[in-house]
Amino acid sequence: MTKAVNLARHLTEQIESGHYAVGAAIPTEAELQQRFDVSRHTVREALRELKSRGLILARAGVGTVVRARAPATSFMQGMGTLEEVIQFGEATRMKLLARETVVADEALAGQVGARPGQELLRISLLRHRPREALPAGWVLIYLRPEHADVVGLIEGAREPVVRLVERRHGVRIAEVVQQIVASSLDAAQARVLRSRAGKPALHVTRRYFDAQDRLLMATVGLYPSERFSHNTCFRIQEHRERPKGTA
Amino acid sequence: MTKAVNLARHLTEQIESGHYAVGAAIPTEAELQQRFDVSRHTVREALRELKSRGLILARAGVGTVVRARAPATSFMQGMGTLEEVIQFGEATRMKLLARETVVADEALAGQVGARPGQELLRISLLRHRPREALPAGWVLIYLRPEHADVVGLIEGAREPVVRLVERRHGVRIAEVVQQIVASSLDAAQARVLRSRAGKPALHVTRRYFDAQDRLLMATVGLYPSERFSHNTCFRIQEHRERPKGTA
DNA sequence: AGCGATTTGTCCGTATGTATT
DNA sequence: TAATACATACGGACAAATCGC
Repeated sequence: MTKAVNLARHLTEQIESGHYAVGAAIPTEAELQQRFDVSRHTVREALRELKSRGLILARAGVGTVVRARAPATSFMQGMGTLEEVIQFGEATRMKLLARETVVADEALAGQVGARPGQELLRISLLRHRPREALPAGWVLIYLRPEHADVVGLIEGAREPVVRLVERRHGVRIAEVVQQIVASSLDAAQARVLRSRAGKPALHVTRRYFDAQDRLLMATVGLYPSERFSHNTCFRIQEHRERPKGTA
Repeated sequence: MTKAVNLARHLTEQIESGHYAVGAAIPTEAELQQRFDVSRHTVREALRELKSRGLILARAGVGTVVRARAPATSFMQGMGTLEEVIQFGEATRMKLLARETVVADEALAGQVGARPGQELLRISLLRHRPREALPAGWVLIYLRPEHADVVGLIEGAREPVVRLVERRHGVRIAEVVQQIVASSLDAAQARVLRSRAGKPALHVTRRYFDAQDRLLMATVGLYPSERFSHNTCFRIQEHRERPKGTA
């Protein structure tokens, strides 16, 4: 058992037992270093493990807080890759309608999880399925300005925009939060989608975060009812026993 | 862009492009260190990223070989237990409207995944949130006749119906397939839900299967738009190395 | 079997940058 | 501005695993 693994296990137990409550701060790196008599490198190695499991959230200048108690029982697992579950079929062509820089006001910030005043690049595009005349949906994508260069890749791409951002900028999505509500198309939306005002539609909002819980991207999609259904398959994960520890 | 991220991206591209073939070795840490003029720490940081994606496999004394060219099938993991993700909110009261035995015709069989001619028990109920007058949604539940005795437990229960079936009959759900479409309420539905015809609503169909892929239960829910939103949180699972095999 | 060379794994110390208060 | 705390990066040292002689 390495020191880092040992420390990670210890902290995990403390979090699971509630000794460090959700929302509370855990000791600073310097303090853990002293308390367990290890190097800072080892502390960070342990914390990295907890971050990757989503148990803690570290912020420079603030500290490290507990984000979730370890899920104890049964997990669900999406059955496929991120694409399969989240996208509707891979083969949809993208048609770029507009791109513009926007500054998030209160409403937008709340909707996509940004800070008010944050500058974002908004891309408006239509999704088309092969051999279908009408667009399957209309999507607004909000990107960070430093990721603006993926826009040129979108129309020819055969993969989701989020993958383009990941690959091109070396970031990695750790978490996706999704909200689906029913709405009906207003006149402007119906015109873009070549549908009729009042038609029911799925309103899908997704926010993509990295391991440090920073917002990397957000999408707002509008899908008229007859052209789209949102399918998910969950599979209960077998509870897997960890090998007995050598205390 | 950090040096480690940069190096990781470079190596990823080389692997994806086939410059380093699957099974072939990539340069040693010492060589990468020299070639990119970075510290070994940085090299290992980059390699760790590739390991966590399952792209490479490092072994002491041997070297590091490419394991997969593909973007490792990143799985998603629901963040909570089955209840937390699938249910909306915690405490919703159930109010039983009707129960009847139906024989699945073609349409129903297709919708809920049963065989045509199969006999099913249909329960109709309204979901109410505490301290709200209007029902949050209307749900039809299709049960196998041999599970009929859970009906009496529903109204007082503090857990989902699927859990009641599991506990009372010793079965276990292994898979849930869910479909969400947007629709608008017709007159009859609006009357039941005390809403107005034409209002948009989420139409949620779920089918529950056991490990042998047998249909255990199906639900069809109708949720008026302002009363319900469907929220999901996915977390990407890190690639985890299996312990050395017991060949 | 033994030994040394190679390569990754673990661990330590230190310095500097960046975000937040 | 100053202090705090995490992020990134550099360096060195030794251990453990593997391979070839």
